[in-house]
Amino acid sequence: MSLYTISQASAEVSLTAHTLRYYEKEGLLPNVKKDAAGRRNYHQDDIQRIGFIKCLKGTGMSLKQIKEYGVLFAQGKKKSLERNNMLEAHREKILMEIKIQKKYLKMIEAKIEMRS
Amino acid sequence: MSLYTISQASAEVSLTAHTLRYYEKEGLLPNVKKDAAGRRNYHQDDIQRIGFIKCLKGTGMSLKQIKEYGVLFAQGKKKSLERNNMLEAHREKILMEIKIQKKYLKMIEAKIEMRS
DNA sequence: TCTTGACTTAGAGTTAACTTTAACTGTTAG
DNA sequence: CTAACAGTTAAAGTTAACTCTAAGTCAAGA
Repeated sequence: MSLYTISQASAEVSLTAHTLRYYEKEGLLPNVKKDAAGRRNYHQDDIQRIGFIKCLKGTGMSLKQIKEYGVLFAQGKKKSLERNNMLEAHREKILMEIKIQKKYLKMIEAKIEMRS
Repeated sequence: MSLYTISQASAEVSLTAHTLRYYEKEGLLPNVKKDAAGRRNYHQDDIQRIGFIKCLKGTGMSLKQIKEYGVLFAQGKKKSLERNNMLEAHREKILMEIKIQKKYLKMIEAKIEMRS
């Protein structure tokens, strides 16, 4: 049923095993299943969740906020509005940031053209 | 001749006076002129330089690298090639980053659409 | 004169997100 | 059996870029 050991998951998502345990400890990855010997078995949905965490993190969301999002997620349908609001606010932030990056890019390109 | 006190410069570039002194101490802003009483007088070109520092920093360049760029800048024409190479490498980095941000944006928009 | 704004050095504190270390123990594949 | 991989707690260390504190001095304007 497509299970990953911590090192397989680590390779899959490009995070160290250490960081995966750290995320779990910080509450970003609840419900990671363990086998009889206490070893983590990451499921497909854990991998996907980590992928989305990386997406949020990569767009500047703090682990703290990502965790809050996760809490809303765990509360299911009744919190779907809050969750969507959060994502939409974040979407605006990213759009703004891309705009700024493009402006900066132009400034840098202007400097390059100057050859001064 | 358009001079700024530290607090005027601070307001102009949206950095605290503290940070301006810190940048100077770290070698990012050499040659800031001082009056007879030892007070900083920021000139137009200082302001512009700070603007460019903010641009580089805002696009993820470390202060250390920004300082290196400044050193190349101070060495004038003979280092213009290195300087341009540095800016072009940085340009590539920004382009890549914008691409990634757009990809992440799509992932987030997909989640929003899901309303799950 | 007094307040405001500026200056100095030197070092301590902050924050986020790891990252490492210590000091172990337990399990599984070859 | 042993090497490789996994686990634990608890705490210390790292990095960047500030940010603040102490403990003063100095100068100009109302």
